[in-house]
Amino acid sequence: MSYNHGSIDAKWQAAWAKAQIFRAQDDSPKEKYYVLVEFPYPSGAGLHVGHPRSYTALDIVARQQRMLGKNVLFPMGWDAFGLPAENYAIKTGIHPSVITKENIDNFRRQLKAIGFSFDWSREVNTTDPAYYKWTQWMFLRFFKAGLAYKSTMAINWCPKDKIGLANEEVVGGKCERCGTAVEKRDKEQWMIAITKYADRLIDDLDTVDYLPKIKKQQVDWIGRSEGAEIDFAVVDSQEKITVFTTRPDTIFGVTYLVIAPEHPLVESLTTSEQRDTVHSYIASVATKTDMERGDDTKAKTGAFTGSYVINPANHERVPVWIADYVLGHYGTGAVMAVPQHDERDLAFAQTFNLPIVDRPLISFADALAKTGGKKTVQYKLRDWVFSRQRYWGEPIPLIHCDHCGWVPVPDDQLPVLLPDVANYQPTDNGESPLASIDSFVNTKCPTCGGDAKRETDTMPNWAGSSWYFLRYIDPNNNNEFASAEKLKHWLPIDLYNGGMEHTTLHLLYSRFWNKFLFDQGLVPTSEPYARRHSHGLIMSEDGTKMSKSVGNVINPDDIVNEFGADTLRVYEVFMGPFEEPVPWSTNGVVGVRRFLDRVTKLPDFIAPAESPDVTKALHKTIKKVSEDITNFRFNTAVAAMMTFVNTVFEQGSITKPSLLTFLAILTPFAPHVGNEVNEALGGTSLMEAGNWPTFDPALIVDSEVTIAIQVNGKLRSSLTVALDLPESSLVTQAQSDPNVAKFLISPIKKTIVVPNKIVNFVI
RNA sequence: GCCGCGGUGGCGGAAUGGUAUACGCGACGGACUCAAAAUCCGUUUCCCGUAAGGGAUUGAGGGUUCGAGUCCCUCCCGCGGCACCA
Repeated sequence: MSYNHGSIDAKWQAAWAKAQIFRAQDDSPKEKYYVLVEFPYPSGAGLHVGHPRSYTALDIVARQQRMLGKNVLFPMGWDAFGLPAENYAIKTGIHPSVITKENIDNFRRQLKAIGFSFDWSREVNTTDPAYYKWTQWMFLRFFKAGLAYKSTMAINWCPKDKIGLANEEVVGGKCERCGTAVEKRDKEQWMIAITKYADRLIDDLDTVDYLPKIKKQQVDWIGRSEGAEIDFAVVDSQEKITVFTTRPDTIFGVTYLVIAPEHPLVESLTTSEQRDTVHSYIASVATKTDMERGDDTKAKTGAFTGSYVINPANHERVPVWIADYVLGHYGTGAVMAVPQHDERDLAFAQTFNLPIVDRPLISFADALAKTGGKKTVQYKLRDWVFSRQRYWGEPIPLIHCDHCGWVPVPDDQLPVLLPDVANYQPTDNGESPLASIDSFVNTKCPTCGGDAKRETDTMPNWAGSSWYFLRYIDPNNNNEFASAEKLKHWLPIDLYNGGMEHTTLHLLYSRFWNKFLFDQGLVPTSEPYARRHSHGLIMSEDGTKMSKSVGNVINPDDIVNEFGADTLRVYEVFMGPFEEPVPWSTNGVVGVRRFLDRVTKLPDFIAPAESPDVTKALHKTIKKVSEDITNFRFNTAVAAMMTFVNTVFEQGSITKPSLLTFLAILTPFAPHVGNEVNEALGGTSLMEAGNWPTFDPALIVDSEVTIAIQVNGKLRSSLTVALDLPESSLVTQAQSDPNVAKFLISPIKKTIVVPNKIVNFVI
């Protein structure tokens, strides 16, 4: 048979849709298996070849699990709020929902063309009011639990465009659109207290199966460190400065104190002589990012406040400086400097000629006792800034009343719909475009009925993606975000895959969100994901990042049209180790297509009997592919299948049952080809209805093994001998091998034998 | 800069501390063909050698071990993240 992908792809995709075989059953007696991929942001550029890497891998898992008899939930949806659609609207005036719908339709078409076994009946869309109603409802649970609060935070502000900018829109400290230097501007923002969950977010990692590097990165991001807060009294003042230190044992080596330029006491500590110096220093820091401030390769900067404090341990008088290497949002925004024990303090002391003293350490407890300090725990993790001054996001469902304060919109009035606006440009004063719609803003207080105003900030797109996996479980429920019974049936997610780049934000936010819902009694498990894997990025052929602006983006449509969906699928997982970034190679695609062409020729080799080598190879391949799928080593699984096909070509024959067995393990990778070859062999049912094959351990045992013979660890010869040959006869044979004997020039001190592997003579 | 991950043939990569370079690409040779493409068969880490064989080799340097791509230390380079891109 020949492989005409153009007709084959469409034919089997239609057959799957008709049979509805990928629908998850809520009431099946089969064991459940919930496999999840991160849902995409439907960008205008369409699907990128990076998307199908993860989708193919988990599609293989989902298809294998179905063949193993599981009731599989493998859903897909759209994380569709976000900046690009809004910026497009600002430019063109076209409503973001219009372009979003077009993009989603395009993404859906592209995904269907690759033959993924998603349950399309459960599609969710974060911008659908029936969906964001529940995002808003959940936000109100945070609010009512006291975890949502207002705080002043700095935003990026372009003074020319008069709008707030996302970090991504700030390039080298300048506004991406107009090039004007970006300023920091304080703004009242809604925050969510994720730090209250910091300990559990670390400790509960012990209960889940994540790749070790994912756990490590989350732990480091949360950055728990135990230390102490110690008060230093300010000389000639009622004020005191509280420092956080992980090294209270070094207290005798303190020669100065440093506070962050944002520290609330800066003004009161600055003496009149130092005022100009301090002010100009603070102005110079204002445009720097935390990254620039933390750069240890640059010279330290700072300014003396003119004030002194008393070291509570030895009552020495030490000066107070401000310096940007101390960050206002970490710890207490103040540190005690010990140049003797800290490299950054040392560098600062050397720069400003501050004393460096050599004093003995004392014990942690002893220090605390001497200073009246208290033990505390600090986290690098910061609370979640939940406000955006943007249009294309979920409205925050709160109302401000002068009498009652912030009042939640009653549940029965949700969702607070995004109103249409005439202009998507944020307002001059930094408010969201919603602030200019009087009919939206002006409302009545739900509590007292008086005049009140709606919150006009919207939520970050992390909101909708923090709980989408719950909605897939019961996507059309109008009364609850999902029924408790169904949640209990499907949770936790058995396997979740996404990009490494989502490890510290989305993955952490969604774990936190789920834990909160768990505490509220709304979901049955404290952790949403039982197992988490990550994939690496696909780079362009030259190893650089694919980007629309460079024009080196590969569109999966082109690969599907030219080589077929299965070629794309198999190449996506064959190209390299799943977790690592890999460059795209169109030559590599050709090789996969050749492999699939060879598969379609296998029926020509069908014979009543096959060589034992083919039988052995088949069982080894079943074992290898089964293990490799479990271990996310899809590249070597494909290599094993290639090796098997090569074996059949070499041996020239295969029985029909063996070929059908091979097709069963191939089908999750190449479902169109698997079904087509099966049909050519007279099969009348879908391959997806079959079972995952098992291997016979007796059939994969080799009767002979090749043993490496080494002298002093250097390979000198090799021997092919019977399996489990007794050590003594093996050593005798090895010693008499001429290529070995000539190197045994001095007496053998030691002989190391690794059974069925190696003999090493040490002389 | 800080945190995390990685570095193996001409290229993508494979390898429970035990024969480095599986599988694929490319290249070269052969078969088929009037010819080409496609396909099939073979060779292919590098150096010396007709061969047998020998030597070198997993970013650089050092260490542990009978034995190191794999473990440890120092350094170099690349990738991801750094909280308002998703």
